[in-house]
Order: sequence, then C-alpha cells, then structure tokens
Amino acid sequence: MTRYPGQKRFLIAVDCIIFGFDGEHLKLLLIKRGFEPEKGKWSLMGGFVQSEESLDEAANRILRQLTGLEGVYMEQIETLGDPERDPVERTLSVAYFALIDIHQYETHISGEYQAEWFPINKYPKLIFDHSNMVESARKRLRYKASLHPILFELLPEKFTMPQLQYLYEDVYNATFDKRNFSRKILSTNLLMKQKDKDKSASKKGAFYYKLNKRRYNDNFDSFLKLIPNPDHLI
Amino acid sequence: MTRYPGQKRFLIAVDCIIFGFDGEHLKLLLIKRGFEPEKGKWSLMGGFVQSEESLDEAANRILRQLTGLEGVYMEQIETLGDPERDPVERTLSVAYFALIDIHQYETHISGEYQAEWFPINKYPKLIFDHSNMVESARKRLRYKASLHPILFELLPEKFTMPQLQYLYEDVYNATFDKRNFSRKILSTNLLMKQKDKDKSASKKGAFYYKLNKRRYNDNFDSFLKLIPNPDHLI
DNA sequence: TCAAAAGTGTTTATTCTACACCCATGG
DNA sequence: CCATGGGTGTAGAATAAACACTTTTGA
Repeated sequence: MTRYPGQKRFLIAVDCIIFGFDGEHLKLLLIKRGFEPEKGKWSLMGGFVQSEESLDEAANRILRQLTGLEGVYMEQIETLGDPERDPVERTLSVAYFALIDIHQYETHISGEYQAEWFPINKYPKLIFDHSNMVESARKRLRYKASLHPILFELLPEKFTMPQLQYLYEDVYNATFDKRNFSRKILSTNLLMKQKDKDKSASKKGAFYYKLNKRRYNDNFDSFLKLIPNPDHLI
Repeated sequence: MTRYPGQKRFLIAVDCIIFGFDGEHLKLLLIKRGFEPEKGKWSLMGGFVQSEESLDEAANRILRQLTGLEGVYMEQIETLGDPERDPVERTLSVAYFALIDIHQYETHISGEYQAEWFPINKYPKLIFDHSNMVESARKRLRYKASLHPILFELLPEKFTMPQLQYLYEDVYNATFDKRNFSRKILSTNLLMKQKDKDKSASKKGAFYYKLNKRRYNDNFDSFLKLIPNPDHLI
C-alpha cells in the first residue's frame, strides 16, 4: 500500500463555499465549527477526504451532509496548502464552490451545524484561511458567470426577469439598464416565458420564465456577452 | 504534530505543465520518468510536496530543478485526486502551469531528466492522468489569455509583431487578420516599438517590440478583447 | 386614484470585420 | 530585379449604450 518511501503524507480537507440567492442578494452559507480548535467560530462547511473517495465525491458528500441536496452545480476552485494554515496539523484544503437554490435548502433542517446564510458583502470573520477561499470563489463566480450561464443554478425553476437582474447586479456589484439587460438575456434563447406571473413583488406582477434545459446544456460552453464591461473580473 | 485522529493521510505531488514558444509553435516540456512504476515513459515534471513547503514553493522548486529558472509565471490549475490515479499508492496531484521563455531554457543543460519539447498538438502518451492535466492546462491558458496579456510571458524580451501573432494563432488554433491583430495589440498600449529589426525571418525585417513592464503589471487584470470570438474557450 | 414596479423601441456611438496594395531588402 | 514577408487605412456591419414613457393593479 505504502510504496513511495521517505515521503511525508498529509491530511486533505475539502471546504465548500456554498452560494445562494434569496431574490435580492447573493448569500453565503456558513456553519459554526463543531470541534477544536476554533470550535464555535464561523467556518465553511468542510471535512476530511476519506481513503477511498475522490475529491469530487468528498465535496458532494460534504454538501449533502449540510444541505441534503444532490446533483448540485459544484466546481473545484483551488487548493490551499500553506504549512501553517491549520495550527493543529498540516492540512491541505481543496476548495469547491456550490450554487444552490436557496429555497430547497430552507426546507432542510439541520440544526446540527447551526448553519446560517450571510450576505456576501457582510459575512463574519472566518477561521483559518477560509475568507481567502470565499474571495477566490467570488472572483471565480464572476469570471465564470461572465462567460457561462451558471447563475441560473441559483434560481428556482420559475423566476422573473427582475429577479434575474437583481442576481446579476449583486454578483457584479453593478446596475444594468433593464431594457438592455432583458434584451441580452432573451437573445440567448435560453429562457421560456411562462403564462403566469409572480405577484409577490408588485401589483402588476412579473412574468415567470423557465430555463430551457436542453438549450442550457447544449450551449453551456458557448460564449455569452452578458456583462457589458467586465472590469469586475478583477 | 498529529492531532486529528482517525483520518487518512495522503501523498501530495505537484506536476508542472511547462509551456514554451519557439517562434512558430506552442510547445510542452516533458521528461522521461526516472523511477518505477512507468520508469522511462513520458511524463510531466513533478515531485512530492515536502513537509515544510507550500504548494507554490513546491511548484517553483520543481520547475527550477528541471529548467534552472526562477521568477517564472506559474498558476495553479487543479488538483486531481482519483483514488486509482497512481497505482502504487494513493497520491493527489496539484497541477500548475508555467510559461517560460523557451530560449532561456535551451541554455540550461539538464540531461538528467531527458527532457524534450513537444508541439502541443502532437505530444506522446503520458503516464497516469497527465494528459488530462495537459488538456486542462491548455484550456486554462486559452481562458486566461483571452482576458489577460499572459502570452507575453512566453516571449523573449524583444519580439516582433508576426511572432506574437503566430503565438496567438497557435494557442487558439485560428488565424487572424494581421491588420486587425496589430491594431488591437497596439491599442492596449502595452508595447514599445524598438528602432531595430529582426531580419532573421524576412529580407525587409520586422520591427522589434518590448513589453512596457509597468503598464503590463498595472493593467494585468483589466479586460482585453484580444480574441474576436472566444468560442475557442470551450 | 395613485403609488410602485413591469414592460417595451429607437437613436446614436462604438467596436468589429473584411478587405488589397505598397514597401523594403537580400539574394 | 524580383520574390518574400512586413506594414498600413477605410468603409460597412454589427453590437452596445443611452434614454422615457405607458401599463397594470392592489391598496
């Protein structure tokens, strides 16, 4: 089993940056760490990689433990390996981000982790280098979303154009002209207009849209010029 | 030292995808693996992470071992962790790509690794999952180079506009109109035209350019629309 | 009836694309 | 003197940006 002699072996953690969208703001799901050191402090949801699982499997397992969700959009971001990053024992951590429909999580009760959603612009101090991971994840999300339609992963099955615009505006911390925005979105042909309206946010009501899943999958990799001036990609 | 009981620990390797440009084609630097298993087969340059070094330090050490170069542009790409990826013992590998000026390497002699440059479109079968790493690296290079001026890292201090265009054409496997290309490149204001010419490729000679390093560093993160239609980003 | 949010078109500015000829030189 | 690769400009097309009024309806 152990056949490369003389080499050091390390603990490997996977930590998940879990994004959600509540209709107004991009949110981050954090837990209170359940063991020492730093017990009780705010932390990303994470866990150690087990001997027979791949990294992707570990990330999915960890997400499922907290949220009960499967089949979620996840992407590996980076691996942090500073020798001093965990004071107890040298541990490398592979960071993943996950995009979930916040409403599906809300139905799942898991008091075990004392999880809470925080606005992405105002989250508490985190343990170790977890804040760095969050910032890398935000940056990666902007990068990716400027080219690919991944932000739909954060929305429920039916959503309105104003909701979608709020989402983009919060991710890029910018405001867009609603006429230009909806024209661009609709020009992708990824959306199917529904007959019913969401009347929760206004008297007039806003039409629902659904994602055309086939076109979404087929065109996922093709370039989308949704973001006018991606200086935000810094 | 070991204080998270009951968890498995793993070997961690760093493997480097080393890109170079010979004036015509994008190249990949490979070595012949020096130890079992798969001894003598083509492989990326790699090594195990030591107990007191960070991942970036390991990557730089490994690059230096092979090429003698320091201060090279490197970027972490991804970590592969399939339980079966190394048949000897479970090993995670953190892949980095490096962009080097091929001429600086040519002066460094290191027969130790039997290293060779291969065209990126025609490299031999590699051990383990190293081909996957190379393909991820190519994709990442295209991604990054479509937004940031990193390809200059592959060129010598002085280079010509035709050389630069060949480089972009080979990275994106496309051809560009030379008038439009040079207009776009010059509009970034990153280049300083020199008074002398490279006469090695034509009778008329092509003017040399140098990178304006200050502007390069200042504007590194700002958006560059160098690639007309980034369908290549797939 | 009016406040609040949704929906919609046009004009202008900017950027991108396509395209062809002259230049300089070494052999 | 000519073959080879280097260098340059413009017009038309496509895309992006700016901008304001009408509609709906619950309270």
